[in-house]
Amino acid sequence: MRANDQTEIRVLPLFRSMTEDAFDNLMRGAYVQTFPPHVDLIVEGDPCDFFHIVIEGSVELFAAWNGRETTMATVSPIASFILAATIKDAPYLMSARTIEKSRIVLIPSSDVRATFSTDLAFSQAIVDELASCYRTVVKNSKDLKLRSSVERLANYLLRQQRDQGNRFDLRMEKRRLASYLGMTPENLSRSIKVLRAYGVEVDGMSVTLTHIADIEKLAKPTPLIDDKDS
Amino acid sequence: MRANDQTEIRVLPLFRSMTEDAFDNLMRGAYVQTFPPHVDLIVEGDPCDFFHIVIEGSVELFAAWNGRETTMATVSPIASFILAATIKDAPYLMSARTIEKSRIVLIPSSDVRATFSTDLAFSQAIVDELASCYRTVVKNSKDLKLRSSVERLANYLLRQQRDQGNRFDLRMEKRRLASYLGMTPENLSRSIKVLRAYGVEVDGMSVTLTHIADIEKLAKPTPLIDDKDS
DNA sequence: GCAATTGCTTGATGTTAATCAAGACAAAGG
DNA sequence: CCTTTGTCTTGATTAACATCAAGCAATTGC
Repeated sequence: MRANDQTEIRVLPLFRSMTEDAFDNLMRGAYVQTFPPHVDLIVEGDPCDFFHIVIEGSVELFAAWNGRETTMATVSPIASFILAATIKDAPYLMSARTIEKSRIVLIPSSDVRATFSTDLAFSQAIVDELASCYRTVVKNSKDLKLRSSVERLANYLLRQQRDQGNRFDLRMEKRRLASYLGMTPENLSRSIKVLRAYGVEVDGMSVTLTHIADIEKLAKPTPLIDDKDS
Repeated sequence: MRANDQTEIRVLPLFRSMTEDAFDNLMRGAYVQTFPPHVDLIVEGDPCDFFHIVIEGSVELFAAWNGRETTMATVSPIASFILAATIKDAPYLMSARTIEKSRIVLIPSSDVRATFSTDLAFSQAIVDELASCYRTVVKNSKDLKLRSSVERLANYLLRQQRDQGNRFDLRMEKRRLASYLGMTPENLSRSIKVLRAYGVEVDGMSVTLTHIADIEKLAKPTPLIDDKDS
């Protein structure tokens, strides 16, 4: 693992408050690997051997059952995934695959657990991270259960607009977005068409929102579902 | 707060590994209250003032948006709720109301945060609890996104069967169960009727599963969605 | 005892979303 | 270059689910 990679992930809230010693020690067993696009990193049900951090590229978390598959989240640099499985030493609940060429840090799960059982600062950082993850998934559930597919799309676009401005790129393929939003690709296409009347212009991956007020009237965004933290 | 109540909640994994001193200290600011049925305990969006523990009765966690409402979970003794909001000092994401007459322990959130910032054992217990909560919600999302409403009901019944035996009581009203499972009461009625062909007999709140193998063939339960821990 | 209420069920109907099928388009590879 | 492949879109159809309306116990309150 290059020193460069270490300084990159050092800034993560998870690691920021650790002592230099504890961090170095944790990094001793870690290594970095670059994966091509569309490579399976982990499979749901497998025992959790490594804690993962994406430092380049992007990773899709997905789940499957009975021949069906759904996208649960996409992870972009710099962020970690499957912390909960690592902590509990439990099987992965989700599978992960690279979307594009990705650089991933792998830390043996047992090292993470060992560190967290002695280091108060690290343990507190983990609490904070897990609490955030939990709240994100709860918001996601509310989105799914309380909103129609067009409403979910409208709110998704508004969230992107808030983070990236009135003109932005969908950061994933439409089929993946559809799955993430809990609908079929065909339905996403039609939902986009519905939103044209609300000033949504989509050209390939590029989206422009021309009448924010209109789409907000439809989407009715709320911090309790759509804000990152709160 | 009665000494009796303290010994009751002391057995919670959250508190079990704390020192006597730390626990007593945390309990100093806590108090117990008994609420009648159908009383609102917390409202989503409100600042998180208290960490809650149910020691008698039961509590419904629900969320609302745009005039719609959905049941997110029910909490039965002895268990806590809204730990994540407490830790993050963030607004509640869910509302809570008593289902029946309930005895609830209220611990000031600031006390919980103060304790967790100095006590390694407590902080680790919180990590474990949050990781479990997170995995529960992820399983819930998978259930919602990957299964039809009949499949969700079938798996719900199998989970109850696993915990309570072949003959068991629905522990909540059907309207609440319907909402929890992400469907309307009418649809739950019809789903139950569909499952009659698979050996599901429902009489009021009492359920009997006469052909487990049949319903399992339909429900296809998996530990990665349906097990409590794993 | 008898309204009045509440929760559940059923049927009819409407809406939403999934599926099936086909074609347009673009990127990738020989 | 042309085929191949995959994605996206569109239309037609079907399936799943929600809504509306009515009726039926069972309970509650007077």
